Amino acid sequence: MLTIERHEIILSLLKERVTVKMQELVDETNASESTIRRDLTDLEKANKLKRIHGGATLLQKKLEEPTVAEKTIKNSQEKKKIAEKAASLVDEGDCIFLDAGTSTVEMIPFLEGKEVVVVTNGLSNIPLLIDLNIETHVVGGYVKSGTRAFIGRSAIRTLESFRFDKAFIGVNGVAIPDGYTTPDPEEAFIKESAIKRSRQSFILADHSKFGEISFSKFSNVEEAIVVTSTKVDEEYLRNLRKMTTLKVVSL
Amino acid sequence: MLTIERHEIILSLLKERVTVKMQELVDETNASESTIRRDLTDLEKANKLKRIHGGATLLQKKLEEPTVAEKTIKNSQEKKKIAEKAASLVDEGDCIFLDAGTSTVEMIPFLEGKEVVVVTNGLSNIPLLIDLNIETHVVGGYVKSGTRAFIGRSAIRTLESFRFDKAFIGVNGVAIPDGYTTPDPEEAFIKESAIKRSRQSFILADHSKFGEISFSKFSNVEEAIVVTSTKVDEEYLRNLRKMTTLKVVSL
DNA sequence: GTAATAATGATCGAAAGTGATTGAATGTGA
DNA sequence: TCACATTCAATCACTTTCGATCATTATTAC
Repeated sequence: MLTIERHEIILSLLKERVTVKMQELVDETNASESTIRRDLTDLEKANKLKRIHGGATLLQKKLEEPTVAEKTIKNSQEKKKIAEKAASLVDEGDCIFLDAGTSTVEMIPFLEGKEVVVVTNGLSNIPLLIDLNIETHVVGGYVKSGTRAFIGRSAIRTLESFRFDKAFIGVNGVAIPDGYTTPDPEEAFIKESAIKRSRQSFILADHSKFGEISFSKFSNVEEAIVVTSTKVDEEYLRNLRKMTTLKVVSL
Repeated sequence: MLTIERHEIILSLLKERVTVKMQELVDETNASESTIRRDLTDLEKANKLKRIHGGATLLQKKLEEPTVAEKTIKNSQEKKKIAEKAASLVDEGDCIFLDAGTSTVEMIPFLEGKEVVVVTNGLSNIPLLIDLNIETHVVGGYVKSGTRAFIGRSAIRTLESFRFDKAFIGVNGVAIPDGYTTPDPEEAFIKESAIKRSRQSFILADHSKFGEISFSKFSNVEEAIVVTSTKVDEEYLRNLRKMTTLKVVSL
């Protein structure tokens, strides 16, 4: 394969997903890690992307938190474990809602081979789901450029025509008594709607989210089951347990 | 074989594929590697192409902004020209529908900088549009894995809430009197719906589509304007012109 | 036909690209 | 903090591609 061809593949994958991991690039190009590394070095020199530990990311025009991209790519073991646990809660034949976001996207690899139907509002989720041959439905709407989530009236409206067995939702803050919160009211609205339409709802939250309160509340604590890890303060977990069910993975 | 003939072959291959490998050129021309090497050196001196390790590439700025389209689609020059013409029909402030498919995706680079709102049912269109900072709305629905198009009831339903200034639609067959046709009935339904909701509709069709009849009809010939090229049989164009407006680009 | 000229194909050392390895650097979990 | 795992950059051996050269073949002029 020509060097330029690899470069194009790398850049187009980046445009699709915002961040790519080294291994994904190796798989996609059938080149060795060394070669991809050299490619990334070249492309960074040419100002086409930014290297980060474990892969690469688009150079953000706007000042998004630079750490966000890094957080995505470095799946802390914790996030991945939580995602795996969440995915294990999915049964054959389930129809599930998969929220946009970095926590939920990690669940997708663990859904491989399961006979499920997925509804999502996350643009980045879609290619991954299709690749696994999972039946995927998408909530339409306006595409928010930052998080690449579908939001807005028509997203809500589409959502209203679904009923889910389970909903898996990302979150920015989990607090008592403030409930589950996230920065963008539009996204909060989607989350709220998904939870309402689901028999069971699961909030994926790593330890950094506990005690945090973000701008938009989308649900009370007791309305969803929290999937998290033993890294969370034990007392916080005890208090939460009085109000709702927890699924806690040990690391 | 004449030197000039080889040069033509090389250049036309390049136009089709953007990059060519040395071995491909050797196979295609039945000349030795040495000869091809000399050809490439000459053509580079004449500023007709750029040599790269392992082959050659077009000498265009396009390489700086490699789009998914350029990689995944074997862009015929014709398709690109048609797309450019179609994009030129978009006015500032328009709200347009952009069909899923390889013809319409080519339009996107030409929309850069235009103040438009785009509604699309093509997954592959979305990252490209966002990248150009174009306000993008997505018809939800089931994701068809082959064409990566959104289809189904909720796609239709979302579509119903929009009204477009212009709709740009891909097609598989353009025939008289059979109208515009495409293989998948679901996709045909989307196209039909988009056309109904648009003040003006444009069908993007290269020469290979004329006289073809596919499975699902989605519109009569007279209900949309055809954007195509001079590569189409002149008589066919004359007949079509009796029924609808044509925009014909010369190659 | 023959000589002069141009184009071609083969060869080979040099240059560039690739993949594996390894110790260093960085990130993770306890 | 330390121990452990992952990722990185540097390096080496190997492969592919490149450019230069030269003998051979085709073309042209006389």
